[in-house]
Amino acid sequence: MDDELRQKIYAFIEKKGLRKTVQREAIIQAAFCTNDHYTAEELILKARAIDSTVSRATVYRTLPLLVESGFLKEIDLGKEHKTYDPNFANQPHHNHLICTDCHRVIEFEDAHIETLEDCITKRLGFSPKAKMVRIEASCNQFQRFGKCERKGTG
Amino acid sequence: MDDELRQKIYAFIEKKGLRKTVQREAIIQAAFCTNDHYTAEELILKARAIDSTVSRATVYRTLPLLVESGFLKEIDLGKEHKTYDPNFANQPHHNHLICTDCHRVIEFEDAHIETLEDCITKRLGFSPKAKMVRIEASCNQFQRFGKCERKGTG
DNA sequence: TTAAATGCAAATTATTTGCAGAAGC
DNA sequence: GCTTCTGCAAATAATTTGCATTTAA
Repeated sequence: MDDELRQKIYAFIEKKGLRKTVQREAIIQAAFCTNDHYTAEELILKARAIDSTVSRATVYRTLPLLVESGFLKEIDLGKEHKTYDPNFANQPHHNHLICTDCHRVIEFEDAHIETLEDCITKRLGFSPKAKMVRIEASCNQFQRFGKCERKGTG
Repeated sequence: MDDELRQKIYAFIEKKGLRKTVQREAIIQAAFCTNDHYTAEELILKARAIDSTVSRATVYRTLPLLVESGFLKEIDLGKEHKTYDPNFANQPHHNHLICTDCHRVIEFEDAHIETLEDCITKRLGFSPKAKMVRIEASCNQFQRFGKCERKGTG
C-alpha cells in the first residue's frame, strides 16, 4: 500500500478525532493494497486475512468513513451489490468502461470529456461538483477471437 | 400516457407471450403517465391509486419486465433505493444532473458528449452499447438567491 | 480514566419466492 | 382447459443497531 496514501488516511482519521485500532488498520490495509474493486463482503474476507478478529459490523462501520474521506468511492457498475473503488486516490478523475463480453472493468481518464461536462454544467446554470461516466461496450478482440488479453479490474 | 408508447409496450408483452392483466395495466399506466422518477415502493402506491388490488409482489415482478422492454430504466442517482426513469422512451439518450442544493434532477441531452464517448470507446478497442453520464452540481441561482425556479424531476 | 470502538446477535428493510386460488387466452 | 398470473405470507439477504465489553489515548 502506497505510503503517502496511508499517511493521508491517518491524517483524516486523526483530524476527525477517531482512534487508530488494529481492526481499522487491517481494513484500511485491505481496502487500499489492491487496485481491484470489491464489495463489503469481499472486503471483510480481505481484512480478516490480515487480522482475523475483524468483524462484519466493523467493516460496515468503517466503509462509510473511508468513503467520507474521499479516498474510497462507491461506484455503480450495474451489479446487484454495492461496489467500492480504491483507485480514486491515485486517479481522481477516472471513469469506467464495462465489457459486456467478459464483464471486466476498464478504467480510463479523458480530459476532453471532463471539459465538455463542465461546459454542459455551466450552460445549465450550475457549478460542477462531481462527474461520472459509465460506458458498457463490447470488446472487438473478444468478438473476433473469442478471447482477449486485456487486463481489467473486477 | 402516450398512446404510441402504450402500443409499443403491449407489443412487447404480446411478443413475449405474456398476458394482459388488470394489474399489469395499472402498473404500466402508473409507470408511464409521469415524467418523474420513482422507487418500487412509490410505484406500488401509484399503481394502487389506479387499481387497488395491485400487490407489492406483482409490482416487483413487473418492474424487471418493463426494464427488459427497454422503455423503463433503472438509474443511479446515488440514492439508497433503486430509482426508475420512464423518460427513456421519449429521450433515449438523456443524462442526469443532480442539484446538490435542492436535490432536483435535471435531464439533459448532448450530442457532443455522445460522440466523445463513442471515440473513447473505440480508442480502447470496444464497440459502445450503453453510455451514461451523471453530474452533481451546485445551482448558481440557488447559491445567489437562496432559491431557484427551475423545474426538475424527482 | 473515560470516551470511543468492537463483536455479537438480534433487528431492520428491500426484495424474492412458494403456493393455492384466480383469470387470461 | 391449460397455463400464466396473482396475492399472501414466509423467506432471503444485505446492512444496521443495541448493548456489554474492550481498548486507545
